[in-house]
Amino acid sequence: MAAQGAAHAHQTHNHRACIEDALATARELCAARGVQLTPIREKVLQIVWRSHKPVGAYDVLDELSRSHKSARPPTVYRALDFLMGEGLIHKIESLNAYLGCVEAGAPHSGQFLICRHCGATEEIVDRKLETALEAAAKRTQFAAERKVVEISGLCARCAS
Amino acid sequence: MAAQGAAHAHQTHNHRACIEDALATARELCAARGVQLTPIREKVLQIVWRSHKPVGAYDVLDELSRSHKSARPPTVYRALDFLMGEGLIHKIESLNAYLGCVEAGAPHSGQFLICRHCGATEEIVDRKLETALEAAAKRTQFAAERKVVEISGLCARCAS
DNA sequence: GCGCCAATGCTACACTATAACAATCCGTCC
DNA sequence: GGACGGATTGTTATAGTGTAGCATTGGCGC
Repeated sequence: MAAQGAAHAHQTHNHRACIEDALATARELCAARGVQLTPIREKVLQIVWRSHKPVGAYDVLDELSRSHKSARPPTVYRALDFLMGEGLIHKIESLNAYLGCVEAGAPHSGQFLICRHCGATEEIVDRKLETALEAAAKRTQFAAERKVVEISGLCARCAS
Repeated sequence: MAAQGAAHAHQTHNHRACIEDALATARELCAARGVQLTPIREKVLQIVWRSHKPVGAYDVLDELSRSHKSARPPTVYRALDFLMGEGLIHKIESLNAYLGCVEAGAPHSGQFLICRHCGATEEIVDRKLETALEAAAKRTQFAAERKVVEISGLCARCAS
């Protein structure tokens, strides 16, 4: 796995298994929902999962082109849109890039810690933060639908 | 003010005065800091403040072109970069658009409530939310630098 | 076979942002 | 006054991100 990219913060892991877990979960979810995880969609999901760094749509396209010569921008964006719709990936707005979702299945807006040095991005699920977001919106009678939380900085590894 | 755009959530206000306040504050801040709020920069700031909706860089360019025929994309992006650097405007990442900062002077990452219906975007300053963000980052020894919080949904006015 | 629908192919284009270098302006120092 | 230097703006070109719109394919039910 030469192109593996950064591991979860603070630990290395078997990234091949990590990808396989994500793909297996995706297959199950799509089957259960009666939606099609087509070869293109699965390949795109796999590419996004190649690392724990957000990956740009055109990087996905470059990689996808190797196996699907006819791939074009719409090919990729359709697949990304599908995967986002199914909650299998997230878009990192501040980077215009995409990241595999670690909580696939439970629709949610992610919260992310983005290291500006190594690029590794960790999705966190922080209940208190979620509560604070809801409370902040409620304070002005705002009906929250999507919550973008992206914290940039230095991960523990890169800070040292 | 035909092009005023949405007011602060839940209330109308004298938007002309609103703009003037922002410009006056900007002039004071820049003078105090010894940086130049040039005519172009001031005009761009004024354009961003024309409404309480985030405005795209090319919309700024269209408007700026009326008074500065030589304006080009770099003209606008330089001004926007300057204004962001001085904490006078924010970029709304999920919209690729820019919004006047209501807390100019105190450098901070903003927190925003973005109405998907009317576009009005309110900057909120929620201490508890700020605390929750810090705590979430700290939990994984992440050194937070920039925090993007953008909540999309329906404002109170549009929900009814 | 035929109609239908989802997915993909394909061309073109719109929108967002930056690189790179030239020209200008203004203040300072000699 | 003139040379230098830094900040700002002018200018052209291009990189990067995302979508519109319509054609084609392939499976499935009838």
